[in-house]
Amino acid sequence: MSTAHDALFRTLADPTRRALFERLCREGETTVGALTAQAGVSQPVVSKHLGVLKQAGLVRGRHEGRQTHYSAQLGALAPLIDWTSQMAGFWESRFDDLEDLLKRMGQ
Amino acid sequence: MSTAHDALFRTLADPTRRALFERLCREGETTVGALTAQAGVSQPVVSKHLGVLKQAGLVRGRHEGRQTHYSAQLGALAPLIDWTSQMAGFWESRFDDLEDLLKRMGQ
DNA sequence: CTCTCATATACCCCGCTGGCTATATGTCGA
DNA sequence: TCGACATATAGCCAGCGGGGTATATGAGAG
Repeated sequence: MSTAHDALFRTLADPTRRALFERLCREGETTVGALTAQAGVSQPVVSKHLGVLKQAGLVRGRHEGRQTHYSAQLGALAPLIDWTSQMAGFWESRFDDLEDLLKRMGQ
Repeated sequence: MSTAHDALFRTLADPTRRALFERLCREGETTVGALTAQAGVSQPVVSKHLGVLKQAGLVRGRHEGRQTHYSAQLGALAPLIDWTSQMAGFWESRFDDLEDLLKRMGQ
């Protein structure tokens, strides 16, 4: 059911991982080494996080020689946007119901 | 400082908790008992999750007699929306940079 | 005042996951 | 072919957090 949302939220819940994704959004394609340099955690940890981001579809890896360039896949955020606007939608419709109710009460 | 985003993502990362929030968005004010009935977990667990949601500002509790009515606070999703559009914005601007580059190369 | 019901809190358990180090894999330069 | 470098994988450990049960708190009913 909420599998897609689940993966997204769970993946983005970790600060380190989200920071990596943010950097990739801001700076575009970046190597693991460059990411590691400012991540505040060890290189293997960065690789692991990138793996998780990749599995969630949030990130894409391109091999070039002995280094890997990662880039953000913004489209993967779509389910998150959908979910948010869906929640807002429920809210709105309930508000409309309330308006209807008040209207009917007032007449 | 992604503190606000952090709390939101972390809070919404758990499926059970997110389901509770979704129900509150769909159905409006609901009692703990009603929520527990369909949550698939015990009442204390529901209370705990509601506590977390409350701390994140996603939910509000209103005492009425011996029961508590919870309702979603949709405004709390704002940072999430901001974050998402910010990421999209970075993406866009990088795309613009690329366009600029291509333009300069082409002239 | 007491009993019951609705919710919250306390406490424990256990699995998941993020961090680490060590090492494997793979690529470039000499 | 060999060594250095870039990244990935393996294996381990500790802490966090979600689940449970037991119980406290508090409000209505009788």
